[in-house]
Amino acid sequence: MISFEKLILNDSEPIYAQIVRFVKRGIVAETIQDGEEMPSRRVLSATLGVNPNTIQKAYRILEEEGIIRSHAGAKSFVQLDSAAVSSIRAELIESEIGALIGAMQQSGVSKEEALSLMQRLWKE
Amino acid sequence: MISFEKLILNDSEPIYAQIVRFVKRGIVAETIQDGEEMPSRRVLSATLGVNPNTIQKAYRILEEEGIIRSHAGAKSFVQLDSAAVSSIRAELIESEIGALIGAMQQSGVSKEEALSLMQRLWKE
DNA sequence: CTAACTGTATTATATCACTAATACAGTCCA
DNA sequence: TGGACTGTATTAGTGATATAATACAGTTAG
Repeated sequence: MISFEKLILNDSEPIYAQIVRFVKRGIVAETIQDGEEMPSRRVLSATLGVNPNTIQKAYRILEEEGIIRSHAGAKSFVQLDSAAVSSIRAELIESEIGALIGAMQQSGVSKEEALSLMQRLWKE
Repeated sequence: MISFEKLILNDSEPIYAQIVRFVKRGIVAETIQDGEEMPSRRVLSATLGVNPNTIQKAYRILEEEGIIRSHAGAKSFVQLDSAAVSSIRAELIESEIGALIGAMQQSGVSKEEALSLMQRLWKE
C-alpha cells in the first residue's frame, strides 16, 4: 500500500497536481512499484484532509497517463513497466532541472555559481 | 525604461506572480536598476496582451514590497538600495534552488547525480 | 491652459480549483 | 447472501484569477 505520509501540501499549486507529482517522484525513487495498491479515494481524502473530488481528479489523471488502473467497485493499483519508469524519470527530473536552469539564467547566475550554491545548500 | 520583451507568460501560474518574479530576477541580474522607469499600466497591458487590472495587481505587490514607488498621475519608478538587492537575491535564488533540492531528494536522486545532471543539461 | 497621459477605483462576468453533500452500482469477504 | 467497502457521477456553493468596460482625479509636456 502506497504511503502518502510524507506528502506535505502547499497552497501555491493545485492539490491534485501535487498528488500526481508526489506519485511520479515516488516511482522515480522506486518507493512506489508496479502492482502496489493505492489507498481508496475516501481513505486518502481523510488522510490528507482534502475533498474526495480532488483525490478523484488526481487519480483520474494518473489513470489517463497509464500509471494506475481502476475498476468500479474494486481497488486501484499501480501499473508500471521499466519503459514507463524511465520515461517518467526523464520527464520529471529534466523538466525540474531545466526550470531551475532557466530561472538561474534569467537571474544572471552563472553555471559555476549555480552549481556551487546547490552544493552548499544541499543537506541530507 | 524596463523592457518586458523577454517575459514569456505561461498559464500554469498566475500572470501577476510571473510579472513580479520577472522584475525580481531582472533586479538580481542587474538588468533592472535603481531609478529606472516602469512602463505605465496601460502600456504594459497592451505589450503583454493582458488585462490592466492584472498589471495593476503585480505593480501593487511590487510597491507593497518596496521595490517600486507610484504616485497618482505620475509615472512609476524602481526604488532599490544594495541591501534590498541582496535580500531579493537571497530570497529568490535560495528558494528556487531549495525547491529543486527538495524535488530531487523526493525522487531519490543523489547530490552527485543532481549536480552532474545539471552540469550536463546547462546550455548557454 | 489644456490635452494626453498617469495611477487608482468600481462593477460585472467567466473560468478554475476546491469543498460539500449525496447517490448509485460494482466488488469482495465473512 | 448481505453488508461494507470500492469507483464513479451529479449538483451546488465559495474564493481566486483574469477579463471587460468605465470613471475620475493628479501630473506633465506642448
